[in-house]
Amino acid sequence: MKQQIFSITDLAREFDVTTRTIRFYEDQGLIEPERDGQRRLYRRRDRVRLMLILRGKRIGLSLQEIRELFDLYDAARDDAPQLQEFVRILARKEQQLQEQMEDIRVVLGEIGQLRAQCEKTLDKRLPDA
Amino acid sequence: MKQQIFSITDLAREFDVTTRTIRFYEDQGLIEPERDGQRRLYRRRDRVRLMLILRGKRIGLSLQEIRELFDLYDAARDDAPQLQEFVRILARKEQQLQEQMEDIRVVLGEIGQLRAQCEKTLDKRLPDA
DNA sequence: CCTTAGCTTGACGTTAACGTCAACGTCAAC
DNA sequence: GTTGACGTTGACGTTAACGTCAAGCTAAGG
Repeated sequence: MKQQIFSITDLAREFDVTTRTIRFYEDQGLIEPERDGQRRLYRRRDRVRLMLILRGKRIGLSLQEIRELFDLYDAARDDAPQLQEFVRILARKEQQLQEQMEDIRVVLGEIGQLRAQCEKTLDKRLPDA
Repeated sequence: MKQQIFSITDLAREFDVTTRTIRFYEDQGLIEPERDGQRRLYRRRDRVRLMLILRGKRIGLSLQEIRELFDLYDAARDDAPQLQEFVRILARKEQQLQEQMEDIRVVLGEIGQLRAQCEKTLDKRLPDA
């Protein structure tokens, strides 16, 4: 078994965020670590949550959107209407992400062209290379 | 030939942003429309710029990053060192975008799984559907 | 002439996502 | 006992990207 309990600085170091950030996520209701007195204790579940938060941010979700997804995912376990709502939200987000990927694909294409152009220009100017 | 000149509200409507937003981009040095007296006149070139800005935003660039790219692209025309810097920046951005696409791919996979799971649950509960 | 539509500048407000700082608790080591 | 590492809670500051007035210009229509 891997390590089960982490301190706040453990997680901060591992994911390269500040402790302030992690506490802020807690204020926003995104993580709820246990306590030993005052001190926060993070388990694997909390660590996974943090990973999900950070990945969510990387794909352009706001903290509020991330929390809504967490909430829905929790609530959806035993409530059919909630489940259907969840599915709808997922479909919408999937659509957005597809569009986002298309944008990225386009930009990558342009970057490729620009690079080729740049390198051609550089070759002309430095024919000795 | 298509229309050559646009008012600020033309562009605002077409791209679904406010005029305030467009003026803000001008303050930030991202667009420089001509003037007829006070009034701003936008040409096709400005329209393209606005498109690029909005697409940049969609892939997660800040306005500052977008301006840097514009500036570099302009400056790179006749300065070899600038060109090389430009190529480096493009390479870095390309790397980031690849990672971002990978994140999105992962999330899309998870969304698919969640949906399947949700629908399975719904089927069990509503076997008449 | 007056109004209305559309545009202008400027100033201040707002939200998200933290950073920064102060003041304090706590536990092991010296 | 005090020092230092680590942690805590507030409270206030900051940046980006606009929103929201306020106050005024200007050309066209009635």
